[in-house]
Amino acid sequence: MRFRRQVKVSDGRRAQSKAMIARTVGDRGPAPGRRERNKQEKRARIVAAARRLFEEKGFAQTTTLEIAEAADIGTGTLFLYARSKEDLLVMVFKDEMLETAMAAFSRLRPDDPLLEQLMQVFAAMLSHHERDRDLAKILLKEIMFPTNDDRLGDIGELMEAIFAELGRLLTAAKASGSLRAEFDPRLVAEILFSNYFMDLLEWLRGLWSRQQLLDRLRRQLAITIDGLR
Amino acid sequence: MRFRRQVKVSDGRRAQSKAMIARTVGDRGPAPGRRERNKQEKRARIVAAARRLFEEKGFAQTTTLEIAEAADIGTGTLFLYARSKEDLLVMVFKDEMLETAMAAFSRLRPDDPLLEQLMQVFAAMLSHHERDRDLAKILLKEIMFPTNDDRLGDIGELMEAIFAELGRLLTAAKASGSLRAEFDPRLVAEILFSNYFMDLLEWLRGLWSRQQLLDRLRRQLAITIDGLR
DNA sequence: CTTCATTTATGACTATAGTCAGTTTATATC
DNA sequence: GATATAAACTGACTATAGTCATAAATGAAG
Repeated sequence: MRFRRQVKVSDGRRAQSKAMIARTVGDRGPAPGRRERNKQEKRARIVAAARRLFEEKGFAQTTTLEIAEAADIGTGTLFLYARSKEDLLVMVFKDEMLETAMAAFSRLRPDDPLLEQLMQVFAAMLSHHERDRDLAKILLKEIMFPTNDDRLGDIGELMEAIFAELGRLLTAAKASGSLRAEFDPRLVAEILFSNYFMDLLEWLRGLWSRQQLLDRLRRQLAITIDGLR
Repeated sequence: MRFRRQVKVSDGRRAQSKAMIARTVGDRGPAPGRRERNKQEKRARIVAAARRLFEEKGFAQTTTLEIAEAADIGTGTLFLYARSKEDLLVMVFKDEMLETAMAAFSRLRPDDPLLEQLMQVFAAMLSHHERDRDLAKILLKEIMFPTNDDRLGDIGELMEAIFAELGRLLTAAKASGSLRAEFDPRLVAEILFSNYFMDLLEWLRGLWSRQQLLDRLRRQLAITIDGLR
């Protein structure tokens, strides 16, 4: 990965082309213009091709050339949409990750004890990563250490959504009287999540089995929760 | 980084050569053998060369060929000592990292409040990484996601040392009566450290200034500590 | 319909991390 | 000190991620 002087194709939501600006500002005209449509189609083809190949052959075994061919674009074009092979992985899986997390939150039964609710959310996230540990490893690596600063927005969005939901759980617990009233739910959400995340990384490093991880995590979360009573 | 079928040169402490085994088992003979001496010298040259170049030119700007030349070895030889360029970085800086941490612990004044002691330790670690954020980023990335499983031992050792020291602080606080007596210091150490670590990563991603990071961290640690009173 | 400017696409190319078959060097054994 | 075995070393080589000069496509303006 070498230095890149300039980004040429802007990434979907952050696009600043005249067309995009016009559209954003209010004219809800019929078609978003052929240019934008082509770009989105191409982007979709790239993501689909990359997802298929990464899942079928694994990350390391898939070359960027293969992806470009499968998406029917030139080799150089690929790097207008993703800055690195790893960045491509984030492009492919970030939405799914957010959806998994949100789905887990929406499945919760509000009357369960807080600790159970937290465990269910984190266990769901864990199961998601468990489907393909190798991909998960590279994906999380890239999320924590992005090669593409344009992706910081996506990452922030993901974290923000999780913290907000966790904060909601905490506020609910506070309201129901099971927790003290003076703490900042956002900060506690961050504490709980860091805990999950570090455990997750250790699990990825192969230090523990799923069950060991969950046991540890439960005990850690319990300490934090108990402290707030 | 491709698949490696076999490790040929074993890494220092984990070496299994006859010489090493003999030496380990008890015969404290005079010289460790020319072979072993050569290996250690070479290893030292590699580490020294890598450190100098990484610090002078930066990680990305330094090629493995340059390092090999500076260490006066063949290009292939380098990869008998480190499995990847990133792994080399860990080889170079892991001891220093451990020393920084231990030095920070030893500088503590036992009568300071627990929170102050924790902040001093974490602030010292932060200052260490602050000297070269780019190197720190790649170093921590490699520590959390090692490309060389032989390095898991080193990483475990580092974490273990930190957790042990943190545990000691907690036990002391418990003994002095400022904390409840029933919690497991090890688990709490892990909670506190995860917290520091996630904040550190966010700082590396450029989300906050040093001061903002420290403020956040202090408030988070305070929540955990307060819960243990 | 013709410019003209801008965005997007392309693939031949480059740089370099990491490999491996063959060689050298050290040690053990007689 | 000759021979055999194993460990360590080597550099020419390969694979591939990422670049960049050039070309094509699009849309705006007249």
